[in-house]
Amino acid sequence: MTTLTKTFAALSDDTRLTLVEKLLKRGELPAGTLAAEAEISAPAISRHLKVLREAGVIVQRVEGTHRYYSVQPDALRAIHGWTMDHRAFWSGSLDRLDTLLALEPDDTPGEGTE
Amino acid sequence: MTTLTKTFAALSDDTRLTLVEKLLKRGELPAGTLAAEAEISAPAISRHLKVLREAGVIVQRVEGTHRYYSVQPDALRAIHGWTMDHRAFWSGSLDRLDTLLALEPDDTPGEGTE
DNA sequence: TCTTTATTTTCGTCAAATGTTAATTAACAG
DNA sequence: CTGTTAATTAACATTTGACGAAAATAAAGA
Repeated sequence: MTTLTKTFAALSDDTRLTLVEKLLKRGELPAGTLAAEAEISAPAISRHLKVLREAGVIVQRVEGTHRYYSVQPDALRAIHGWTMDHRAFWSGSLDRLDTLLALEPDDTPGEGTE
Repeated sequence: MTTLTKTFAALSDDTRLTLVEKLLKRGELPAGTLAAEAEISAPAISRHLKVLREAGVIVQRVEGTHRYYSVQPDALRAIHGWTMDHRAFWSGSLDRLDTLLALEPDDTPGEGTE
């Protein structure tokens, strides 16, 4: 498995995507808070956090008995980067035929540079 | 499963990500070409294509006995959109702490960070 | 030390995913 | 209608992933 497929795999579960979005919106949170807000057991959440950690999507900070989790920005950058690598295929028009034309070595109209 | 987790699930396998990247780089291709270039059997590829199709990542065009596959741009747009929704978290600074501070202008409980 | 609190690991089970080979459907040529 | 090519589906074995319950680890405090 490549780094990217591991990242996608980590985010391919609703429970885990929800955990990540909580961390994205609210910042660093302890495992206990994440477990309390979830509908499944604390051990199950702990395992999901482990999957996310091993995929490099989140990082853990230990403080006493608490484990604080937060999102690793590089993981989102990697996904963003992958979509940008293939931007010519999906950006520009909403029409698929136009996307094919966008592959021509021609500059993309309408969109300002970012 | 949400649309997004289904998309991530479809791309969470190396074989499938490779198929998608071939289609992104070379445009529409028949199942036979994709199967011939893969290291696993044609039936296995056929099922991977089905997973991608059911997740909305690729579309199929039938012409005689041939099935031509191509990437559905909306799938990549959805992923790109998700990363952009949380852009504040990973863009700007390369430092993780900066991102946390940017989201919480006040309350910073920890003192001994890392 | 003994106990409480916070979190993770282990265990047993079950559903889903993956790969192979064989069989099947579909289009087309003779 | 029979044979050939393209692609999918069927059947089967194996692996992987997810869950709850219970046990284990680790830090704090009485």
